[in-house]
Amino acid sequence: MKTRKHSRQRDAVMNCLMARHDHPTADAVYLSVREEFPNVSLGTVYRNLNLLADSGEIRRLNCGHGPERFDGDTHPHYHFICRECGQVTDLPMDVLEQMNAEAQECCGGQIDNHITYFYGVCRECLDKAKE
Amino acid sequence: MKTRKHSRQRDAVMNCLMARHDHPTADAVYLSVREEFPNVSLGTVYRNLNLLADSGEIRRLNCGHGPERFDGDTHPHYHFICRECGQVTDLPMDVLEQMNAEAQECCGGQIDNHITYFYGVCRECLDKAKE
DNA sequence: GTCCCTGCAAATCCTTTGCACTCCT
DNA sequence: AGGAGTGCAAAGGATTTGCAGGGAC
Repeated sequence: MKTRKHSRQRDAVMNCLMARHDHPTADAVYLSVREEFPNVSLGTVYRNLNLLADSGEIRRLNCGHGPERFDGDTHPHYHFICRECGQVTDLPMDVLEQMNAEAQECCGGQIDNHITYFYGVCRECLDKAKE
Repeated sequence: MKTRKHSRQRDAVMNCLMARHDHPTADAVYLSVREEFPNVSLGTVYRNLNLLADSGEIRRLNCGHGPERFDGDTHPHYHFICRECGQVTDLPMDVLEQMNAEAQECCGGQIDNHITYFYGVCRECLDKAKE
């Protein structure tokens, strides 16, 4: 493990992700952090997001189209992505252990974690379409 | 459905994805197609990959870091991604229906499909690390 | 003092797009 | 003929990186 010095900007990035649960993009995190540190740079936000993601303190989400998103909740859970509005919401589910066991057997290697995305249309967009 | 004309370049893209099962990137497909059409452009490959993916004939894979990958196999299945070598392999598994049913209930919306990625270290890289 | 971290800007990577021309139908 | 498809090159968006200065330990 590499030595790491304390940084208030990194704290701010971490706090931002712990506080909001909408799976923000790097740019959205940048805008949040800027409220506290008006001079923070986008590069710094990216550097810290990568640092935190690589060390497992936050999670990176690749939701298909668009920029990467980040999740401060590292508990195993799933994500539902609406292809109309792009919203990403959490799905607590129970099939995790069975899946991991089966997958471990299939791949022969070692599984650290797994990420599942469900794509579809959220209730709000479904309702909107009916009107 | 939009009218679509026949194109030999698109055929080549499709054939490439049906023939190889290593989930190639757009650039890898481009290199393959170039063997048959030396003048094909990367833009054309991207256009056709998007066309085919949007119409559901192939699948787009967002494997985390690096460029997007494509899969000619549209049957529901999972992917195991080695974080050492980047290799992407298929995982046939059985828990699909249960997951979809649970997720459908959780999100309240409508689920079209779902994609699951398992991250870890493949057997080859595990063996290599032991040496 | 050392070395990590930062802001800034330029660079890079991947993907899309505008245009004039070609090929299907 | 009409319009979808193409090659080319330039543009675009997202992310990374080099560098000189600033901050943590």
